[in-house]
Amino acid sequence: MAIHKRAEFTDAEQRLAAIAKALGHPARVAIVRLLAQRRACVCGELVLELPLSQSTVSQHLKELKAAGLVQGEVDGPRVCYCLDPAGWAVARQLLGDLLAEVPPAAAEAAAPGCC
Amino acid sequence: MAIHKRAEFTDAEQRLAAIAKALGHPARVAIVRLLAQRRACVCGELVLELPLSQSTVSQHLKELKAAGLVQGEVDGPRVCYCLDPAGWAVARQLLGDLLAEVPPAAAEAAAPGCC
DNA sequence: TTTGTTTATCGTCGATTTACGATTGCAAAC
DNA sequence: GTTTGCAATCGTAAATCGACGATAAACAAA
Repeated sequence: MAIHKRAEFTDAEQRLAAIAKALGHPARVAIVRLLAQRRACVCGELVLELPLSQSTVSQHLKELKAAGLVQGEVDGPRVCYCLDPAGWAVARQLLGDLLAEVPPAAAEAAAPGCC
Repeated sequence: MAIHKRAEFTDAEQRLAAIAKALGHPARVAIVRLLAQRRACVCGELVLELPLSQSTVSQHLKELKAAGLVQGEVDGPRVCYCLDPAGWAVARQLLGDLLAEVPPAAAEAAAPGCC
């Protein structure tokens, strides 16, 4: 034995990891919430709501955009950011799949673990 | 204006970010799935299932443990890892809260975005 | 055209992450 | 008491992240 299975990682695992990574920073979670509540939309507004500089907020937006969770439309001199429904549909799906695989606490109590 | 709102970040935002960060790597997603399916449990088994070295797997387990998603029981010379039901309950809750805040695609189509 | 406003990008810095081999630590078995 | 086997830790190197100020780019208005 000893040699690896070289299983690499599933496509779903990689995508889920990318989404999770995008949400893996409090500022980005906060941005998502602000956009979800429509309390802010334009980059400048987000900067006012967050304890971060403009360039830092812009970078976080870039990462959220790269993960497909956010999209930005140019609106004159400013940019309006919104959540990307398609990306969130994928996120919902993948997170749901994972949570479905993880046995809930009840099942865990019923069936004893392997140890 | 100009000065930040110093809103800092919610406790929930930080916890969610920590959980998301722990899931922000394909190997850790894979580990969680292996543990969930009970296809493996002991560290050595995980190493055989993953294209990573023993020390790397051990580090990933440490991070998952720090995030409260995994717990390890010493069982003689080996260690048996299981998902931590309490941690996953929190994860379920926080992820659910966030997804509840994000309007689903249908609502998005009905109510036009801010731009 | 020029000016002003808004956002993206560049360059930089320190901190963190990811990965590995090598070493150490521990518990059981001999 | 040794030896054996498994897991954690150490040390290290490369890469990435997170943050910022400064600068560039895009566009509207004057």
